[in-house]
This record gives sequence, structure tokens and C-alpha cells, in this order.
Amino acid sequence: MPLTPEQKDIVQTTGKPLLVLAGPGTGKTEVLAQRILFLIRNNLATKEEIVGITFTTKAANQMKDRLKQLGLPEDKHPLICTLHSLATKVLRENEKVAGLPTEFMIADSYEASLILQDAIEDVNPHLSKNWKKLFEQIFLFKAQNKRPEDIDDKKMLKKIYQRYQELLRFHKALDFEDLILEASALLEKHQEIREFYQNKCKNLLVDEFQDINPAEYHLIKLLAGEGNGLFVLGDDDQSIYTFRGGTPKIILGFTKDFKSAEEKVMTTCFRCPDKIILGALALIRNNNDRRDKELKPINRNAGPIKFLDCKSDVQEARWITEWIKESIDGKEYEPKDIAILYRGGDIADKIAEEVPKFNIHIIRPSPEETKHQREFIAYLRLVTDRRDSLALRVYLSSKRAKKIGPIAIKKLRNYAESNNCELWDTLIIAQKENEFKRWRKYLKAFVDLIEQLNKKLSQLPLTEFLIQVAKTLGYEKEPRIKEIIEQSKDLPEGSSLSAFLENLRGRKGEKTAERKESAEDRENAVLFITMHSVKGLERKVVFVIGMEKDEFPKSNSNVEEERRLFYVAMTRAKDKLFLCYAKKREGQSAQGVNFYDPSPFIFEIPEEYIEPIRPTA
DNA sequence: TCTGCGATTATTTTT
DNA sequence: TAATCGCAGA
Repeated sequence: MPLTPEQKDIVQTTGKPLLVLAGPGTGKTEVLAQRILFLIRNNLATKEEIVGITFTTKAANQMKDRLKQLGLPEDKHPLICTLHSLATKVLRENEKVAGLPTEFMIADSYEASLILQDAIEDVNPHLSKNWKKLFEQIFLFKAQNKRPEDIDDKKMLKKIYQRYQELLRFHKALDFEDLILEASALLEKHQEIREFYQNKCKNLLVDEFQDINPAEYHLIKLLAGEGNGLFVLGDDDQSIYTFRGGTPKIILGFTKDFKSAEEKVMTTCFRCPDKIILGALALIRNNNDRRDKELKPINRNAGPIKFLDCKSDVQEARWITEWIKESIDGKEYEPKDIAILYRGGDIADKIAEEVPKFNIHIIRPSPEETKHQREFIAYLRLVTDRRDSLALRVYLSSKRAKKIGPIAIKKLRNYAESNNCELWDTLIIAQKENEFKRWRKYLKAFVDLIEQLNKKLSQLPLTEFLIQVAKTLGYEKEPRIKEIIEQSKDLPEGSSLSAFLENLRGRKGEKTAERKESAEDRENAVLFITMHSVKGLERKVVFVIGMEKDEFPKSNSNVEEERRLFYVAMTRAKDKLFLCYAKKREGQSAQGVNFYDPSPFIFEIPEEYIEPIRPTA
């Protein structure tokens, strides 16, 4: 489809900071891709002078795909990645100057939480049961670009934060937020480095700008310099990440920060039928903290939004499954046209059980890594690299580390710090020290085991080796461990263990198909997804389930943000939108059975756009 | 440090 | 419901 005049103007306006406020379905992603193309094709910039920032890795890949479709071969692509990945790149290229450990590791949130617990242990063990709260607080400080020295010392928080940073460095690790903070610090301190990256970011295009947090914004400003090539794109009404420190205030204040900035809007919604857009607009206008924008649907005279009013989740699952089955049998829709959206938790389980019974494929997010999986992977990491202090730290907390508890861990850590050696070396040295007499036997056994596994590694094929390790740990019967071992079979024959681990890391959090079929079959599947991660996607048919009071909006949450989340969910639909409510829900997590009223959001949609369905069966 | 039992508590996500 | 957490006692 050719660009509208409105879009064309946005694509071609260059030479000053540009803010684009664009509602759902107005073609944000398209405009971003087209702008990159425009810059390159008109020689306004080389690919080395353009960087595109997306919110997720998946979105980055989609952007690259779009550029390919538009006829830009991959070798002509500029850098397109997440801000975290850009920050990582900047830091890796300047590890020494930035004062970071060479080949620093990135601690995932589990590893970071262990290190925080160590920090609390060192500063004030009494607080150790509150570690979750402290973790959250430190996270939010980092999201505000605040370092330990920037905070007032209340309740030991400053000391704990300080110690946490020390211990991260001791483990040669940065947490996710450090990536942003350290990159900012590096650019602030070193003019030449700053200029080098500012040159690379001469044209910096940022998608999903409404979800940026202050620390990220700070980094973006450093990279953008004067900002004449800064192009930011978003919709304050779709800001749904305040729990990560994101705030719509940043996008709304952009033109105050960049005085020469121009603001443009995109107002034609190509995605949603009239009644959905009008209903969604009526809803979102109940928010105060927003900028009102026009949003014109391309009128398709589609039917109204459907409000599915069920007696129970069982009835809901049956009705939805039946509807899906019939529409597929009747060739009206394919599985890939349909999405089931939910706020979170296991609310979609019942439907996810029903749908595959009719031989209809589904895609669901893969469940989180379990403790056992983490331990298993920690072993594998240690076998490939004994200096992986993070993996060693994970091991030390595991059940497998017999007789080793918080005291031993603390002693080992303190010993390593005061002798300036690696945690792994400490395990070996400690066997000779009297102080560690109590643990000598167990430490030696562990060191020997890792050495022994390391020898086995070279003798066995990868999958065999993994089975051996699982057996050694007593995990051979664990289904979730088997899953991991299965994945090793997807790799080309003769792949190394480190390649396998790399692959696992990359797959983490990736949405995977439940069943293994041909790739095509897998893709033609009903999508089960949270309202948060559906942002940026669209489907012909959308079911939003869990429309219950106190569940959505969730009690104790920010109602305006929940409303924005609902707005995002509603506006994913290209064709049909079902809002599903069940009076009785038997969530496994809902302490048995619970009775609900419908979500108040339902009543914010004017009656003329919505029509109830009451299943009888 | 370990074991076992009862209490607790379950969102949303970035490499 | 189920996994994890926290506490008490060995």
C-alpha cells in the first residue's frame, strides 16, 4: 500500500528532532522502515549513520524482515536492535575505558537476585527476607539513572545497593540496567567516544518511545547529541511498562526537551473496524494523563464488539473453542488469524487445553525456567568455563551443593575478595585452608566432578553427554530437563556444548510451538499471548479473556495504565473483537473457585458499539 | 546445614 | 494448584 500524504511527510521530514504520535494501526512500523529506506536511497545517510531502536529483539527482526521485503538487501541494512543490545555493543567495544571486566557477563534476573541476597547478607542479614522489595527498589533506582551515591541513605538501601554493585563486579557481571547506566556513564566521561557513537547515531530512530524509562532516555539523549537526526515514534495511550520505570511523561515532554523538535501525528487507523476504534477511543478518553488525538477508522461497517458473558471459565473455554473450530471448518478464518489475549497467569489454560483437541495448533509462551533447569545449565556452563562465577554462584545455592549453605558461600566470597582471586580458584585453595576444613570434602568432590565431566565432554556426543550430566544430578526423570536435552537434537551434528548453551540463551523467553510439526504448520496456529507482549501485533480475530473486576484492572494497580493495556488489547483486532467474562473462575492460582463481576472497563464502552452474547450450553 | 512442615503467593519484561 | 519461602528443631 502506498503511503498516505501524512505518512509521506513524516518519512521525508529530516534535519530536526521529530516526534511522531501515532495511534494503533496507523502504520508506525511501516513509516519507520520507509524512513530508513528514504535516508539510504536518497543518500541522506549511509547505513553506518543510521541506528534503529526497537523494544524487543523480535521487533528488531521484524523490522529487518520488512526492510528486506521493501527491497533492501541485508548487507545494506543499518544496525537495528534493542537499546540494551546497543548499549552492550558500546560497552564491549570499550571494556577497558569503561572500567569494566573484560568479557563481562550479563546477569539474568535470577543471578542478579542471588547477588543482591549476598549483598544483603553482607550489609544487614536481618533484611534478607525483604530481598524482593529491595530488589524492586534498586531496579527502580537504576531505571531513574540513579547510582548508589545519588540516593539518600534510608534503611540501608544505599549500602545494599553499593554492595550489590561491588558484588556484581566481583562476579564480572552487569545486570540489564547496568548496561544502560554504564553506557551512559562512558559516553558522558569520554568526549571522543561520545562523538564516535553520536556519529553512528546521526539518524537515531526509536520505536515504542512511550515505554522508555528515564535511564534509557538519558542514554538516547547522549547518543542523539543535538538531536537533529532523532526520530521517535510512539503513542502515549499505549504506555504499559511503568513497572519497569517507563512513563508516558517522557514522550509527552519530548518537544520541551528538544526545543527545535517538531511533532507530527498519524491519524488514520488502517487496522481496526469503526466500532472497535470508536469503542476503544471512548474508553481511553477516561484517562487524564494523556494527549487527545484524532483516530479515523477506515469504515468497514463491521459488526459490533462482542461481549461474551459466561457463567464459568469452562463455558467460556467451550464457547470460544467451538467458535474457533467452526470458523476454521467454514474456511472463514485460519488458526493464524486468531489470538487469545490475557492479562497474565494461567487464565488461558482451559482454552489452551481445549483447542488442540480439534487438531488446531496453538502457540504459547514457553514457561519460565525452573530451578532445576537453572542448576542443570549452571553445571554445563561450569564445565565449559570454570571462571563463570555467575554459574558457580548458581550452583552454590543449589540443592546439589550439599553441606554448602549461606555461611560457606559468604566465607568463599570474602576469601576470594580479600585474596583478589576468582571464586573457582577459591574452591581449590580453600581445600588447604583451615578455615574451610568443614567444607573441604564437599568442595573437593565438586571440583573433581566438574573436572570429570569436562573429560567426559570430549568423549561423548553432545546429547549423550547431557544425559550423563542429568543422571549425575539425579534429574534424568525431570520433564523440564528432558525438554532441554531434546533441544540439543535440533542443533547440527557435532555442535559444541558452548554453541548449545548459546542457543539456549538466545531461545530464553522465545515463544515456541507446543507441538513439533513442519514450520509451516507451526506458524499457522492460534496465538496465546499476554496483553503486554502482543503490543505491535495484529490479528483478524481477537479474544480478550479475563474481563473480570479486580482481575482486570487488577486491584491495587494503576487504573490508567490498566486502561491503556486494555486499549492496546482491543486495538489488535482487524476484524472481530470478543471481550470475554466468566462469572466463575476456577483458576489454579485463584485459591479454588472465585466469583466475579464484569470488569468496569466493559461499561466504559458505549452500548452502541458492543453487543452481548450469552451462551446457553 | 539439613529436613520437614506449614505459610505464602502467585502480573506485565528488557540481554 | 504448585512451587517456593520461612521457620523451628535436629
